[in-house]
Amino acid sequence: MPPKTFDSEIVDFTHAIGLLLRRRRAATGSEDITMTESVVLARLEKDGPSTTADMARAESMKPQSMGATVASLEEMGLVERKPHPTDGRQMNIQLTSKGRALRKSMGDAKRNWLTKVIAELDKDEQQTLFKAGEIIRRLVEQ
Amino acid sequence: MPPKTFDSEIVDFTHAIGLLLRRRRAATGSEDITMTESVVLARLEKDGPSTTADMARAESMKPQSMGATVASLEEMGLVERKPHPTDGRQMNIQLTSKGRALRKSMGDAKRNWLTKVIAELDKDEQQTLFKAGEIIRRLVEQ
DNA sequence: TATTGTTATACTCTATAACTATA
DNA sequence: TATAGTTATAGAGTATAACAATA
Repeated sequence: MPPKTFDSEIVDFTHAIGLLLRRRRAATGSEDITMTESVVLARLEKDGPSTTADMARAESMKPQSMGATVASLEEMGLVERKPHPTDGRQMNIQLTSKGRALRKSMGDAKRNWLTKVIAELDKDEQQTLFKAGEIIRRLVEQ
Repeated sequence: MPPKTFDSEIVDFTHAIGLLLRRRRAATGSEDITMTESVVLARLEKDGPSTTADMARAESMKPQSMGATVASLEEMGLVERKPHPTDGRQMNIQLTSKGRALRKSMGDAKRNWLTKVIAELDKDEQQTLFKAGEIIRRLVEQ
């Protein structure tokens, strides 16, 4: 096999991302939450209550898009909104007990295709994926 | 900093994928093509003419979805469809000269945000990303 | 004047379902 | 009966634009 060109490495990487998304979607049942929703839940658990504007900035999303994500989580009863005590414009978003319970159960690999398949990799490969995630997060800031 | 839990590594990885997609979209101008479209062009260049059904199987997409992608590429004049010589059901999709020219210019980092930022990484980090891509492609087959 | 949030609208990517034509 | 492809429709995940309330 001849060595891959840089260009074909990029194509293969792009290909992998596309496959991952479609595979993840196919594995997602109606009772599951989306990738963005799960990241938002994790953030709320880790950093405490926040506003849609703040979360939108953190995720590089438009506030309106984050608003839609939050509205969806609220509809599922996973988060609730409370008026900010002093700033009348803001609404604080926080986890409900149901949301906290879901976060706990998400570590359970059976619930989640991606968690499951990554858990089955050997440690080196897991580290490669996580390291790639770090690199990507840094890349995106440019 | 305490060591990350497996769960939070997964969240961070998921987060990175979401950021990558949004960043890529933001960097995409109206004259650019999508990730799926670029992968399809690369495949046609590498493996020669193919049908939508075959390409759909290769990309783990539904034939209808691939049909839409191909229709979009055809509208841009990058591919053309020719009836299969013996099987009247099939249409062979092949690159036009314009499509081949675009493929050539895609290696030009200035044209493409993702290519550009990856090109600027050091070799080790590039290898980590490409290795992660390989792992993902393998993961998806399960 | 800037910020938070909402509503309305639209686009991309992909899916499901129903169909026609051909094998 | 199975396969290739088309058309219609829908949903998720964004985006842009216009607006109201508050700071």
